[in-house]
Amino acid sequence: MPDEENDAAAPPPYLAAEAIADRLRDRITSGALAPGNPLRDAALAEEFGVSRNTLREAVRLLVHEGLAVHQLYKGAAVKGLDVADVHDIYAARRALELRAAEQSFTAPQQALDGLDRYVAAAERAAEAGQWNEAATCSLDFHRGVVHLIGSARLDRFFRTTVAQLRLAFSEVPIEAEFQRQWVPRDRELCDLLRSGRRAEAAEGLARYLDDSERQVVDIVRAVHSA
Amino acid sequence: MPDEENDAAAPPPYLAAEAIADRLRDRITSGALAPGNPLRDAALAEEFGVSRNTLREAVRLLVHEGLAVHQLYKGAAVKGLDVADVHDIYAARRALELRAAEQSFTAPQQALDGLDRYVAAAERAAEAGQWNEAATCSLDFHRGVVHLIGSARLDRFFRTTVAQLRLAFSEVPIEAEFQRQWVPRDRELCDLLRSGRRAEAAEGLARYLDDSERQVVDIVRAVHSA
DNA sequence: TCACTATGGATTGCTGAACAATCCTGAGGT
DNA sequence: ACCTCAGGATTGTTCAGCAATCCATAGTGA
Repeated sequence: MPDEENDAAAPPPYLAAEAIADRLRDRITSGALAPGNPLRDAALAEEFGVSRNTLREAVRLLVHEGLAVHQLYKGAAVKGLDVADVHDIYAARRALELRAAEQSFTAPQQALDGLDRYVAAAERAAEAGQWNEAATCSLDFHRGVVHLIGSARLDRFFRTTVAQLRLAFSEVPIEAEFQRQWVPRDRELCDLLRSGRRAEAAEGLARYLDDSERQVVDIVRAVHSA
Repeated sequence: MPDEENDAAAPPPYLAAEAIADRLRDRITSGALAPGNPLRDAALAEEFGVSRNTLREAVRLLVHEGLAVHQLYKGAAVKGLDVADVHDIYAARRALELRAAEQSFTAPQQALDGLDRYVAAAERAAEAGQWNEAATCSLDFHRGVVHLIGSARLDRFFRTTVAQLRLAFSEVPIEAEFQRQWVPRDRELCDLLRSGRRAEAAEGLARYLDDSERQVVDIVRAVHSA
């Protein structure tokens, strides 16, 4: 039984600050720490049972990932997206995902078929009514699309970027009808990519991103005016 | 005289760790700290006159930027590029720069004309024989191309990525003839973009990146076998 | 009542020393 | 030549503390 995985009390397979950052990231993406919520190091350090210094390093990691913002002498707080952020993120998504779709003919068929697994998982989660899980799988599918480009650096960038995008949803309850529409569109895009109709796939993806951006902008506006 | 700018002894306009990270980054990109060089915190902390803890935060920033690598209980060292890294970086460059060229028709003419300033600076530096400066201006031009996409997040990503690319050059002396060829090609690409011939620009850019990648791979192979 | 000040506490940024865990080197033994 | 195993060096982390800055609240003056 090599490489056990008791994530809780295991001695450090990696730095303590990264472990704390993981736990904080979970709290943020799950909505337990809402945008705007300050991250006070003394309190959090005691709560996690680490030194204030280690916790500060963890927070700095989250700032670097764009999940928190930092102000000198005012500390860090969970990042709240504004409309400009959403446009910025979708400009990046369009660049990467459309590029990936357009150059998808260079990817091996095996890689394209691998995308199906994410969409299938999203479909299963949607049928079971687990909308949060469905959203996760949907984003995994889009990560898979970007992965076709073949750059681990871009993969990491995209992962942190969509993590930021989820900040917009962490303050509003997930409405089933709000999420339901996306899974069949993912299915359609996936099938178009697998069958090599990349022009249609790119076009569908462009519409998908336009619609998605509109929805997120609406959410951010609603939160902002609340 | 508000807001004096004695960069040396000025009280922190921003975090001390970031200031130290800047100075370390300069040393790395200038080649004073060669790839593989370990970053021992005790020594560097004393040299920069900061505490070991602050220096560790600075090093962590560089690790996050990809300019250094970290191993548990073995500390950090300046990152050395291997061939896989170069392929990874150029996959990202192709995705972003080609995408930017293809969608350049959505950019205002003013933004396209702004690119000229970087190429002009590169030409001046090349004529003066300042090849390092010319390389910097050339990369500024390519950053400007990516900027057309309109995502600050992608801009930051691209900036750190090309900074990593410079690691490949920090171990070899810059040969004039090696660098001379790129400036006229930048000029050609810039003019194609400004005149709206984006298909030709994209094609030329693709060839440019292919040639550039080959050159960097050769350099990395030479360093690796040395 | 409405500004404006100031004062004390809370929080942050950073330091220096300490300690355990791990790595590395080299001497010694077989 | 190979193994072992001390000893030092380096790293990861903690703790206590201090200066700088923010924030809220109270007081002051008009």
